Amino acid sequence: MRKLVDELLLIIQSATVEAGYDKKFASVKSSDRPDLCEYQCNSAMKMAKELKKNPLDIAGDIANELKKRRELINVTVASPGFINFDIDSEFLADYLEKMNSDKNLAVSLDNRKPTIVMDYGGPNVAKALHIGHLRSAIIGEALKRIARFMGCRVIADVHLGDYGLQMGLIITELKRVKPDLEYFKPKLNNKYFELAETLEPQFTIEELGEIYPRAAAKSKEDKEYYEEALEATRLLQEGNSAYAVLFKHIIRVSVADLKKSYRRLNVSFDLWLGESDAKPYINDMIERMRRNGYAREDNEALVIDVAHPDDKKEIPPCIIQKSDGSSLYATTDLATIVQRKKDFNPSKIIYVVDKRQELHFTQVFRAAAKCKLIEDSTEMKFIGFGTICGSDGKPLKSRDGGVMTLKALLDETAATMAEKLENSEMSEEEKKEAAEIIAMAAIKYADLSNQPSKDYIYDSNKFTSYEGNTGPYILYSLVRIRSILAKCEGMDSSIFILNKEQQPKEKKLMLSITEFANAVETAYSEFSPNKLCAYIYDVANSFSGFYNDVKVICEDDTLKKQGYIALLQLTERVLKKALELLAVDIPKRM
RNA sequence: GCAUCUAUAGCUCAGUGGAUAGAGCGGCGGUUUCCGGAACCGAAGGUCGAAGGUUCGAAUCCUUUUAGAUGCGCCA
Repeated sequence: MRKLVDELLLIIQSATVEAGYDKKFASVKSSDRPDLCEYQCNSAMKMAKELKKNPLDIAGDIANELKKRRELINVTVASPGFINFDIDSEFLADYLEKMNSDKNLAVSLDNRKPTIVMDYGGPNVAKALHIGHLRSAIIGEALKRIARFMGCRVIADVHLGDYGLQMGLIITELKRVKPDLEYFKPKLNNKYFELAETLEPQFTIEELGEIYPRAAAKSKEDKEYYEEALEATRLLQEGNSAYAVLFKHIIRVSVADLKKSYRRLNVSFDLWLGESDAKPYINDMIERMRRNGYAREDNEALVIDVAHPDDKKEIPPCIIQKSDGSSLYATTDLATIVQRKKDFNPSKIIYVVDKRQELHFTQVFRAAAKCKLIEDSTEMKFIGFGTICGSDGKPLKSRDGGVMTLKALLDETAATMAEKLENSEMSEEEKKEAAEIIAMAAIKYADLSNQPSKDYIYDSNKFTSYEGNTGPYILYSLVRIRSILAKCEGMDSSIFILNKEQQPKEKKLMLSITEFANAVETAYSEFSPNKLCAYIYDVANSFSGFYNDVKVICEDDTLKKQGYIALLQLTERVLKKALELLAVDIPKRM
């Protein structure tokens, strides 16, 4: 079914033609001046320029035609050429009834049904998730759900950071701390290797968590240590069997822990592949790059030139092989593209990554296109997100000044939320559960309501507030709607009525609801969950206004009451769907 | 040095060529015999970093400039 604005556009178009003008100019949008009208048409000004005619005359001509239409009321013309109008109540009620019976709530799906690989999450193995991983997870998950709702086939890949020097560092440090582990015995036989799947790893996630930061620090100061890590990295990449077992165990321990953390955020992946899974594709890929003359030697390293003559900024060549022959970040990213092409043949690959990596991805995308790893029609999309900052405007740190782990952040916010829960009817257990759900909503909503590319300031007090444009406020509105509906049990209704003595707030809520499709489609096409948040807030606000002016339960007129119930049921459905797209859970009570 | 991004109300942010630049918070004033007042309503508060330009019309496009953040071939 069509969106309401599209229905209106058809009307404007036919009126434009009736008035003797070209319909290509026709346009309509919800009003920028709600005090004057509900919808506006700005096309007369555009036409005036081309036709060299007074815009007021054109607007008048079109307005005269619009006045004949039963769907529109209060059609007026305003200087310098705006056409303003309201929408007829009966028409609006009919539209809502249609929307209510549409399973997609008037959203028109992307009929190309693209296959999309989404790369988000990006955690490193053996390292606790920290604040930097929050946005990738939240934004990526929202974009995935929105794309799926729009009819896309989306494959979400967590793309673990499990390759390169970091692995060598972990191995080196583990060997220093626990030299007696089986992995480091000189003659590890194949039998042990076969047992890798069945044997328990000989270390815990907590141990791993301590190891990496220490190793990273040591390697910077101690040249010998650094060399050792390089050697371990090389051995691992060459397929040393003992290290291969160790590697498997590191992955197993890490992934189990990561899944737990992501589950708390309602974030899930279809694939738990990592950089290392692209390894089998590397040699062949590089060989082809050499053979076809795409890559060249430079200071003993292998590079691909990706600069364009008309580049404003200098794009350095993409290095795909170090002078010592080992591969690096760009190599695995390119090989991963080969892998994804083979496995899914996607029409789009989307990366949700820290915006500071933009140059790297520009290089990778260009190299992929140049070396024909993908077809020209495959869209490579980089969605760079900004940094989460503390109140000082600098990247958020933990209280002691170290890296803020994700768990610490979630725990702190959940604790803040628990303190604010006032509902005394709830048991302690129920309170705790609700606080967790609301806290996650608070964090996600705050993050998603900002533009992805911008930095934002993390203010736990503000985010967990029930007032203003916050997750808790949205949830509160929804829980209240449900509370009313629960009290009207057995009175389900799908009759939308908007009679003459309608309340202005009632119509406002109806108009807000009709914008759902627009909000979802915009969030999808612009990769902007923040547009969906803005919409949710608008609906919640409209509901609060309605709630204040219109008493549903004590309404005596049965017909009226049914109209209210239908409206609230649809409001509930719209809000629930929108929150589901953002991966925000709803508490039973709060 | 070169490049990219950001700059909008006291604070946090919307607003990618249209009317009087909008919200929330904070501060000020109001609204409760009634569905959860954790709400609603109202007024105050801005030379859209600065200066030019394009346009009937600019926070939005172009040029210059100031400040901050970020990035710039063998880390991931």
